[in-house]
Amino acid sequence: MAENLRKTAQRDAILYAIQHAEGPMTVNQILKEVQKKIPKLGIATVYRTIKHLLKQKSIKVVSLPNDVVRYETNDLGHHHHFSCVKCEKVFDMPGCMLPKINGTEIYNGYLILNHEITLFGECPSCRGI
Amino acid sequence: MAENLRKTAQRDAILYAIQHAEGPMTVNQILKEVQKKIPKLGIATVYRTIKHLLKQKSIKVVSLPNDVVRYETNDLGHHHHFSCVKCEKVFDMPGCMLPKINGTEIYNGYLILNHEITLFGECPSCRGI
DNA sequence: ATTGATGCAAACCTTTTGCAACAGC
DNA sequence: GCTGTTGCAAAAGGTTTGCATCAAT
Repeated sequence: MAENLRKTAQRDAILYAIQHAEGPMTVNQILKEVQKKIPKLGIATVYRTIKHLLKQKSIKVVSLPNDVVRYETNDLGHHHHFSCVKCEKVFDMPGCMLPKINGTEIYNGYLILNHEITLFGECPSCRGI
Repeated sequence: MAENLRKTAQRDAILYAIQHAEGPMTVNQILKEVQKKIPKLGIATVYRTIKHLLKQKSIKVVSLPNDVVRYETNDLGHHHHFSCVKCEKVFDMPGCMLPKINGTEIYNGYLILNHEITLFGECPSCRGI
């Protein structure tokens, strides 16, 4: 019994919110944002929709140190994140400072398949730029 | 009223467990390990002790993507972590692939103060080595 | 009409807190 | 003896689940 997913206003709005956000969003940010359009949206629907979107790989988990879990679209390509220690916002950082990983990298006996980098510091607006 | 911390068997055992672990430990791993010595140890004591150890900077948070929060001693120097996608263990990876950060790095307007790298892949024992 | 999706509330699980008993100093 | 600490249980937070109703197909 393969699941037969239906198109609903809630799912459309949730995915739209994630796609059009400045950076990775928390569950509560998603809830508040979508409730502007659909006030009766319940938190359970957000969680369930996130699960579906994750399963179909439309979005991915962004789990940064010392932060709640966030979600972003999966079409951004390889990039990393910057976490501002002042305003606590999270920004996407295009590009990568590490050499490309092709799935055969061995380091001290460890096979490296992937990596995540989180930068911490002060964002431009918190620096007054 | 500066807090006057006392030395107790529980705190000693909890710190000992973290210091002598293979890698960063979860709250439950700490609880189970210390309960071998102090069976009546409560989970609340583990959480409270972790808070104290964090405040006095004896330990630090290790919060990796797609994993529960872990803790490790704070005397390991700059290093990163390897998360095995097969056995799900976390290992310390000495050394760093990124240039040294001295607190004045500017990147696209962002002031970089610190960074964390998590590598994902297969550990030596899961690779059959 | 069928069956997946939603909203609500209850259930769950992890973390925190209140409190009386305990124990370091 | 004073006061910080512990274990227990209750509370608080965040996430999941059950279920009757709603709605996409």
